[in-house]
Amino acid sequence: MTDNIKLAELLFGDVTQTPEDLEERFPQRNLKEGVRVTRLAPSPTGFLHFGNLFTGTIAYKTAKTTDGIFYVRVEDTDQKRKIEGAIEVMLGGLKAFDVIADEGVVDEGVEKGAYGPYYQSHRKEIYHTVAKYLVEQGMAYPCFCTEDELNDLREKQEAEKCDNKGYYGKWAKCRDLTFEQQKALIEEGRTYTLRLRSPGSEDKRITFDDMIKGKIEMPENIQDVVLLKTDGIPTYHFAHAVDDHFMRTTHVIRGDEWISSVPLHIQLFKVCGYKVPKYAHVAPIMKEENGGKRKLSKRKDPEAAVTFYQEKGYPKESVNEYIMTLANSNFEDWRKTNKDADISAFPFNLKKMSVSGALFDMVKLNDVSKNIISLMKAEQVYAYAAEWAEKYDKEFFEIFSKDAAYGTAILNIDRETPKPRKDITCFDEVKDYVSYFYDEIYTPDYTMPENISKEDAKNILETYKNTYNQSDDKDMWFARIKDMCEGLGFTPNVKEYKKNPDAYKGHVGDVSTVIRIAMTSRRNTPDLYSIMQLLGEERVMKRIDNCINSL
RNA sequence: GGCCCGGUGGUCAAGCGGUUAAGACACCGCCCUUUCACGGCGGUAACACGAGUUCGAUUCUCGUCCGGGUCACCA
Repeated sequence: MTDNIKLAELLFGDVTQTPEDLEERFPQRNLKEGVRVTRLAPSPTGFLHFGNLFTGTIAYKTAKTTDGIFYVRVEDTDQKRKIEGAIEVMLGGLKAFDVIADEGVVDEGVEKGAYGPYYQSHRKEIYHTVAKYLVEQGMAYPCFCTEDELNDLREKQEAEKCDNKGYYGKWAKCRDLTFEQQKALIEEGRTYTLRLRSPGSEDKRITFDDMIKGKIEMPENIQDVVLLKTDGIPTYHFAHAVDDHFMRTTHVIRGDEWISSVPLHIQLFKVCGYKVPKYAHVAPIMKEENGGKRKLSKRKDPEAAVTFYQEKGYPKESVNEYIMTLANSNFEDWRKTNKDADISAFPFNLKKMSVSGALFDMVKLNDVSKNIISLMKAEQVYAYAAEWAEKYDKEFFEIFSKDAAYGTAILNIDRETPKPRKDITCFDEVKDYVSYFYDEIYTPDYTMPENISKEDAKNILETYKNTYNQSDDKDMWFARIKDMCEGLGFTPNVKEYKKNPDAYKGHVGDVSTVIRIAMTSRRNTPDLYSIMQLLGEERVMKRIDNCINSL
C-alpha cells in the first residue's frame, strides 16, 4: 500500500464509492449532437440581482435554441451566507421573467431530474469520493496551515514584492509533508483543508476559446488551491468541476469575473480526468456614475434588484425584450422584421454577445416597455394591471377590478389602431392614468389655462351643457364644439387663429381644453370623445356643473 | 503591482483593409393635429492617443493613456 492510498484511507475512510460508481450513477446524457446543457448556479443570498437574471436568461436561451436542458443548481457551500427563504426569492424572480428550469431545484426544496442532488450542501459524499481519488493519485494533500500562517505568508510575499502570490511551490509548506507527518498531525486533532497539488508550471501558458470573448491566453495555474474547506465542504472551484462534470453540463455560462480562474478550472477538470466544458463568460451590466462605469450595485441601485421590476409592474415581455437588446445586438433588427413574433423565436447566439459590459439604460427599457404595452390588447393590459394592483395596490385593485369591461374599455381608447398610444411604461402608472374614470379616487382640480378667463370658461361650459348629446358620433360631437366657438368669441379654425390671433379669444383647441379640464381635470388626455362616452351622460353633466360651480 | 479583457456619437451598437462610418434610444427642428401622445420627415453628434505595416488604416502590429475584472478555507 502506497503512502497515497494510506493517506486517502486515513482522510476518507468513510467513502465507500468510487468515481466509477459516480460515472455510472450519472451517465452521459442521451442527447443529440449539438444539444446543449446549461445551468444557473446561484448562491442563496436572498437577493436576485438583475445580472443573475441576465446570465440566467442567456444560459436559458443557449439551451433552448438547441432544445437542450437548462437546470438550476444551488451553490450553498458557504454556510456563513445561508438565508431563509432565499431560494423562493431567486426562483420566484426567475420564473416571473420566464426563466424556467427543466431540471434541478425547481421550487424551494423541490428537485427534479436524475443528476441531483442539486443543492451543493447535499452532495458531500460525491465531492469526497472525488477528493479521495485525487489523494490516491497524489493530486491532493491535506494542509494544516492556520489562518495566521496564511496571513504571514501573504505579508511575506507582499514584502518581497512577489508577483505571484499565494500557496504554491516553495511557499506551500504542507505540500511535501511525509505520510508520517501528516498522520501525526491528524491524530493530534489538527484541522486541515484539502489542497490541490497543482501540476502547473510557472512558465507554461494555456489557451482556451471562450464562446463570447474568443481566444484567451493565460499563464497556467500553479496555485495549490483549497479543494475542501476544514468543514469538508468544497470550494466553488472544486464543486464546479465535480458538479458540472457529473451533471453533464456542456456549456458553462457565468459572469466574466470568473475568467481569471479558468486556467485553474481547466486544470481541475483535467486532474479529475473530466472533459472540459465549453465556457462563455458574460460581461456584467454596468451603471454610470460620475463619468465612470461600475457594476450595477445591490446597495446603490434599486434597479439592480429583480424585485424592482416586479414592484414597478414592468411586464415580463418588456424586461425580456430589453435583456435581449442588451444581449444580442441584432435583436432589434430581427424585431423590426418580426413584429409579432414571440421572443422565443429569436435565434439567440452567444457569439453575438458583447464582449464588454453595457451600461444599464432605464430610458431605453422604458421605451421598449411602452412599445410592448402599446401593442398589447386592452384585455391583456387590463389583466396585467389588475394582477399587479392585486399584489401592490389593494385599494386600487378593489376599485379597478369591480368592472373589468369598463376598465378594459378605458385602456382600449386609441388602442388597436395602426398608431397606438404609448402612455404606459409599467403598471404602477395605470392608477394615475385612469384615475379620472373612477369617482372614488378622482380629485377634481379645475385650474384653467392662463389664456382663458373664468368668465369664458363658464360661458363655454354653460353653452356646451345645452348642446351636448351623448348619442352623437364623434364627428357630430366635434362639430357641435366647433359650432359654439363663434358665439363665444373663439374661432373653430386653428389656422385662422394663428394668422390673426388678436381677432379672437382663442380657438377650438382652447374650447376643447376647457371641456377636457371639466371632465378630467387635465389639459392632456387621450381622445376626449371616447372619455365622455365612457363616463356616460349623467357623469358628464355632473362634472360640467361641478366645474361651473367651482369657477 | 502581476495576470487577463476592453476602448466607434450622451447610451446600446453595425462595420473588421478602400463605406458619404448603418441602425436604435435620447436630444433638437419641421409636418400632421381640438390637447397630449402616436406617426412622418429632417438635424446635431463618434472611430482614445502615438508610432509602424500598407498605395490606403476605424479595421492589422506595437507602445501610451483610460476603463473593467481578478489575485480568499466567498461565490
